[in-house]
Amino acid sequence: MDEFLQQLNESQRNAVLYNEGPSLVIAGAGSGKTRVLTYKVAYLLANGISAYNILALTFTNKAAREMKNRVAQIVGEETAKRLWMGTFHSIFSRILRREAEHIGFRHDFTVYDAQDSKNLIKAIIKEKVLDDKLYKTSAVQSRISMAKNALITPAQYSADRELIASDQHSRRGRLYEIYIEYWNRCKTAQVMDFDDLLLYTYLLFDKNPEILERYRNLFRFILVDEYQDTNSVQHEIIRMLAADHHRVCVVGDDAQSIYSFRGANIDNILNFRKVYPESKLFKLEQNYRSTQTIVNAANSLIYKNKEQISKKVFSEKNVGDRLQVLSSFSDFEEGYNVASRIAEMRMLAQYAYSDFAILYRTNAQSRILEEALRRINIPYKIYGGLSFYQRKEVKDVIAYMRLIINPNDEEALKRIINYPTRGIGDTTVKKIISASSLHHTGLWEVISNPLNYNLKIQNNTIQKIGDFRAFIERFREKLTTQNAYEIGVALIKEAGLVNELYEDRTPEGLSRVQNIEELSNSLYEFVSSRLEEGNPGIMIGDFLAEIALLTDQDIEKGKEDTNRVTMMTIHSAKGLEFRNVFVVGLEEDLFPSEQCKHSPRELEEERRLFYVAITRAEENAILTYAKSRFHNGQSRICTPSRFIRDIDREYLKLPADASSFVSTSYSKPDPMPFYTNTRKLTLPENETSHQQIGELHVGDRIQHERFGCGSIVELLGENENARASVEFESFGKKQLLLKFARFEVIK
DNA sequence: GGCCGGGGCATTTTT
DNA sequence: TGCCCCGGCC
Repeated sequence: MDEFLQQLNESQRNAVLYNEGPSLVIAGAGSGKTRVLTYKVAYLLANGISAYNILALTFTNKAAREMKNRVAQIVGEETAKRLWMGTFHSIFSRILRREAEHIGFRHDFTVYDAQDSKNLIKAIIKEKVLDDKLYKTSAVQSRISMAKNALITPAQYSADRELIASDQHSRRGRLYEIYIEYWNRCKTAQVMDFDDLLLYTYLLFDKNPEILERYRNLFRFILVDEYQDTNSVQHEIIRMLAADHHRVCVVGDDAQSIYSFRGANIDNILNFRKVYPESKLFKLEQNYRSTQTIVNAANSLIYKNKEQISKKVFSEKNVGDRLQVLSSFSDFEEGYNVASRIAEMRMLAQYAYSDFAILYRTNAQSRILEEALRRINIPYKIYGGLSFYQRKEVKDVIAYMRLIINPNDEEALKRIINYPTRGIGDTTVKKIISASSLHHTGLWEVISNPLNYNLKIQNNTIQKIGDFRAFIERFREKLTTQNAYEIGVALIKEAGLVNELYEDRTPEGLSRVQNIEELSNSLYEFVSSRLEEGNPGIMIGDFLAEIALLTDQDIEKGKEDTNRVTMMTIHSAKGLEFRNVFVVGLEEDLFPSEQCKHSPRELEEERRLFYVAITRAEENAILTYAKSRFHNGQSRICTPSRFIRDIDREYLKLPADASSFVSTSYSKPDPMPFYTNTRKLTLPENETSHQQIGELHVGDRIQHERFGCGSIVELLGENENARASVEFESFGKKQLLLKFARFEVIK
């Protein structure tokens, strides 16, 4: 153990060694936070605390996985496996499934993703015949989510005069009714949304002191990563669990709090020492990632914020170059400038494409950059967009699985009761749902005994409902005898989910079939890897419980996808690092965005977002802005962002025409002929065939996990859709989505 | 039940 | 400007 402690700097070591009471570790960007967390867990284990007495919470599966792997390297896999280490949502859902009966749920409840809950809210607004111009689904959804994150149940919401008054003010006075109905419908359907996984955990502990007591005794040490991103529910649950022993260590960086729009409350970290007056504060201030200039520039920026915990982040790496500021006439030219700068830097300094990232404020900015990169053949990958599990065809299969596990799952039922078509139309479904809601009984009960509910449905429709019910029941009978893979494969086949798609010969249709094939691969993978580990959780319910909480970032990207420029929003870049980072679109009303410039608090959050962007860079940060940009269908004149001016001049390399943004007024608006002339030249997005994608070449021999040996006959498509057409020795020709396909190249 | 066209709209999104 | 959703039509 001593040997490990030697690898830490003094403040890291102090943070690891102090475990007698609460501690707050302020970890500046790139300061070795994960290292502290992992060593701390290892240290606790070495000092006699059992793995199952340690609770370690993160926000992402990725962070949890990384930490687990690193701990396993030190203390061994067997021990690491016993840690309560995972995301808030996954750990809490484990607890909720165990204790479900205490909160009126079954242990096999299913989980609504954001889209499911949106659909349900939309349906409720319609049922209540509310004006959907006023009651916009997304606004209602976020209001409900905020309430849940602030520990406000529907009953409390309805009784809260302030909330009601503010709803009335925005002419949504009946919002509380939607919340009540949504809550009840979820309960009848035996489903929880993401917020419920947190809120019900809180309610479970709050209403059942003896259960809380049990978990207090179980979790003898609590660690929380990214504490600046916790919301009130998370904060309260931690507080409850740590109330006796106070052995809680939270790690985070208030300067990187960028998720308040999702309910994250920066006060949780700012006020930690008020909750635990005896807590110790540790500051990790040495940045091991970036040059001194980048660190200093970032410091000078964040110093403009009022609310923060004081710290002096420093770097002992090279001084490095100043942050270059690039100005462009238009958003179009900005793309061109970024692309050519990447080409230039690669020539000068032997960088790989993967050494570059382009970060932007909004996803809408990506397209024009994408076109510029494509024009000069720079390979790139874009993060964001639909994840695998959100694809329609994949969600359809999963909806069947959900219904088999939980036949009361309303959204799953609506999705597939008539897909593939079985003659059970919308009207019938509406009748079933309103009967269930009227009699406060589950959907499955209504479907099983339609005659008891006076549905006014034709006899042949009743017959069809009966057939559907029998179909689902047939699978339910196999639940305890067949594993996830067996049920999944049978389901895909017998429900006729691929037959329909096979007829579709378009590339999209093909990719749908492949996605379903990859889903069955992942079922196989799930079952076989768990069997290998000796984990008995190989049933369909176990699979669903796991994937409900996965995101796209958790799915392993193919190895061949590596040498590419990364493009993503700044939000999704948090926690990552790149040798060179372009932060684009630094203009007023884009970054900072126009909706937040009236609120100082939100403006500070935008500044933190810019701080996050700059501190992703190891060697160079390049800041760009355009003087005009297409926005909502029209071009408009832009002023350079105030954030550029927030960085001390001594760390910047300003463009020749810098005077134009140092003064706030604009003398000469650019007429932008450049933009309008060149804009039409965009390349058509045809399916191109490649000789090579990443490390893969046409002609390579591969060994696929399921299909065995084969050789690559064609490489197609870009990025997410990159595919290899492979001639397998025993399976014939197959197309594989490189993103998911599991194979190795044989030398 | 699926396709087409008009209208409304347009941050960020760890689970 | 482009996308998504809804409603109307076949």
